[in-house]
Amino acid sequence: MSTGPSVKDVAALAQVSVGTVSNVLNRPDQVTPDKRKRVQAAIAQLGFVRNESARSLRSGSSRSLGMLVLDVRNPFFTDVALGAEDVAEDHKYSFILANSSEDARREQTYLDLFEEQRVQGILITPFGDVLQRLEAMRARGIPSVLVDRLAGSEDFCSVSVDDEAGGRTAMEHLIASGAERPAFVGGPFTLQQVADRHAGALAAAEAAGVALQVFETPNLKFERGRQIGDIIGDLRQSRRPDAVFAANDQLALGLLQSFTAKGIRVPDEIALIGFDDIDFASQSSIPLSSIRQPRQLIGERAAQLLFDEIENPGGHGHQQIVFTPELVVRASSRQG
Amino acid sequence: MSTGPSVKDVAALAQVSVGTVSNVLNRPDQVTPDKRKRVQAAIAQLGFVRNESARSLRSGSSRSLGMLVLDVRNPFFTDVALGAEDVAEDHKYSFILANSSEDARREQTYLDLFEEQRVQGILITPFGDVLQRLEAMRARGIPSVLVDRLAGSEDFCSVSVDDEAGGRTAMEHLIASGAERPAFVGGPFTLQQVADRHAGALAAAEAAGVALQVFETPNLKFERGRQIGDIIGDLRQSRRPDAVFAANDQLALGLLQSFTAKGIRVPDEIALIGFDDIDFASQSSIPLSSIRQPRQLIGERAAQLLFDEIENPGGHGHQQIVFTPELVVRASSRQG
DNA sequence: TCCTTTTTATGAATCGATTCATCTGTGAAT
DNA sequence: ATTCACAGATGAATCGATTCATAAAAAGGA
Repeated sequence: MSTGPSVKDVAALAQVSVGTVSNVLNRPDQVTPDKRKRVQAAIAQLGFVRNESARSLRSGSSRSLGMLVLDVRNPFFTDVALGAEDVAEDHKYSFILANSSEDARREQTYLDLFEEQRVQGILITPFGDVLQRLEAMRARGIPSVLVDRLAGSEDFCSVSVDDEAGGRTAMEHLIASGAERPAFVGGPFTLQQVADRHAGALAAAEAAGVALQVFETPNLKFERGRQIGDIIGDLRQSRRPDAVFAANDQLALGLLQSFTAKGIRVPDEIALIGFDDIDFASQSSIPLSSIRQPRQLIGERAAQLLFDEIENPGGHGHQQIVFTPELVVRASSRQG
Repeated sequence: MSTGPSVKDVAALAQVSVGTVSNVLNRPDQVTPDKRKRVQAAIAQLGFVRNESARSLRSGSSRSLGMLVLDVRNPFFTDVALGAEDVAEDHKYSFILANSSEDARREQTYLDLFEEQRVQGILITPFGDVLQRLEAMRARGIPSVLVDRLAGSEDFCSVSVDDEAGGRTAMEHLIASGAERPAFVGGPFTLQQVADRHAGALAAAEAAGVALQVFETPNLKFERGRQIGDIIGDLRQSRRPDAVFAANDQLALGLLQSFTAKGIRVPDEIALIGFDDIDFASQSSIPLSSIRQPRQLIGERAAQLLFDEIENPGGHGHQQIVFTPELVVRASSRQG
C-alpha cells in the first residue's frame, strides 16, 4: 500500500542530494563514478521506480506517442502499428496503441486520453470529423500525422496510398477479366479511404461503359462481409453481380466465406478482389486478389514524420507521402 | 508552445476557487448549479484539458490498465485484448496495449513503463521469467493477471485453457486419422503454453506407441512456420512426418503456405492441425483444423478478475480459470 | 602559491490538480 | 433571538522528480 520509495529516500540512503539522484537518472555521465555507483546501489536496494507522473509534470514532456487505429483486429493496422512502434522504440519513446473500432465516440475518448496524458504526438487513422480538433491540439503542442489517409490540406503530414488509383486498378482488372455487372462493397462513405476507392472504381466502370452496383456497409469488418455476402448470394441470378471489389480484405474474406458456404463458385460465378493484401489474403480458401499497400513502411514513415515535427517544430514542413498501391492477382479473380 | 490553461486560469475566469474547479471536475453534484455552469463555461472557453500527470501524482491513482501480449500480429491476442478492453471501458479505465514480440528485453521495458506510469493493474501473457517481478509489483500495489497461461502457484489469478488437454486432443486426432510419424512444431519450450501443448501431444503419442518428432522454433510467428515448412518439405519421404501439430495457427498457416508452394498435398501427404482457431484458420487455402480457445471470453474474464483485485485488494482470493479447448476438424486433417 | 576555469554537487522552487481543514451562509429548532 | 447543523466554498499544503542558480571542489595556468 505504501507509495514506494522516492528520490528523497534514495538520496538519503546514498548520502547525496536529490539533485544528484536526478542526475544519475537523467545525465549519468555528469556524476562521479563513486557517487553514481552509490546511487545505483541505493536504487536497486530500495526497488525505486521513478514516478512518471511527477517527471512529466515537472519537465512538461512525456516521451510517449499515441496511435489510434480504426480496428486492431485488422492485421493491416497491426502491421502499420508495428512499423511505427519500431521507430518509436529507436527514439526511446513508449508507444500507446488504441482502437477506435470505427466509433466516433471512442475516437474522441481516446483523443481526450492522449491529451490528458500529454503524449508528444499522435498517429491517427481518423474515423469521425476530427481534423479541426487535431489542428487545435497541434496549436497546443501536440502534433499529429494522418495514417493511411491523405491530408486534404497542407496542414498535416500524411502517409497514405493512392486509394483512387487502387480502386481504379482493381475495377479495371475485374472488367478486363470479363466482369459485366461489377459491384463495390464497403462503407461508410464518410471514410475517405472508402470514398476514394469507390471513386476510382466508379471511374473505371464508367470508362468501360458498365454500371457499378454499390452495397454500402456501416464498417469494414469481417462479420459485415459475411452478411453482405448472404445478401448478394440470395439475389436472383440476373441481378447478382458477377464481380465484387471489397473496400478491404477483411470484408472480402467475409464475403468469400459466405459465398463458399452458399456454394457460389469464386471466381467463376463471382470474381472477388480486396484491398490491403494482408498476410492472410494469400492463405484464404481461394487465395484472394488484392491491392497491396506497404504496411510496415507506412507506419515507419508516419512515425518518422511525426518525430521530425516533434523534434523540430519550427522548421518542419508538412509532407504528404503517397505510395502507389500494387495489384496482386490471385485465384479469386483469375480468369477461368 | 504555451503549457495551456490550468485550473487556476479556469478558477480566475469563473471567479471561483481552484477547489471548486476541482470539485466540478470530480464531484459535480457537490457544486451549486450556478457555479458549476460558470466553471464549465470557463473550461470550454479556455479549452482547458486536465493534466493527467498532475492528477495522478496527487491522487496516487491512474485509472489505466496495461496489457502486454506476446505478439500483436497474432489475431488470437488482439481478440483477447478486445475482450479485455471492453471490460476496461465499462469501468471507465483506459487501456494500454503493448507488444513484447516474444522478446524478454522488450517485456521488461514495457513492465518498467507500466510501473512508471503507475497503471492500476496488468494483464500479461508472460514470455520471460517475470513472475517474481510481478509478485514484487503486486506488493507495491500493482496487481496482475496471467492471460492464456495457468498460474503455477496460488499467487496469481489466471485465465487459460488446458493446453495439455488441447495438445493431447490434437495428437489423438492426428493418430486416429492414421498418422504414423507425427511431429510437433513450436517453441521456445520455455513458454509454458508450448511446453504443455507438447507434453499433451507426447502423452498421446506414447499411449499410442508411436514416436513424436519435434521441431523446435524460436518463436511462434508465421515466417518461422514457412521456414520449418521448407525444412520438413525437403526431408526425404521416409523421414518426413506424415502429420504435424503446430503450437499455434500462425505457425500452422506458415507451414501450410510452404507445403502448398512445394506441392505437398495436405492432408494426404502431411496432415496438419494448429491451435487457437483464429478467424483466418477457417479461411485458409486448405481450411485448418485447430484447437479452439474462447478468445474474447478469456480477455473479459481476465479483466474482471483484475478489477476484482484492484477494487478489493484485501478480500480478493486468487482464482485460476481454466477453459477446456475444443477440437475443430477441417480439411487440413480430414481423413482422405 | 594564487588565481582562473571547469567539473560536480546542492537544495529550494517549481510543475498543476487534488485534498482537507477551515470558514461562510442558510435554514431549522429551541 | 439564539443556537445548531450542514451544504458549499475556500485556499494553503501536498504529491515526487526536475530544474537551475549557486556553492564547492578539482584541475590547469602562470
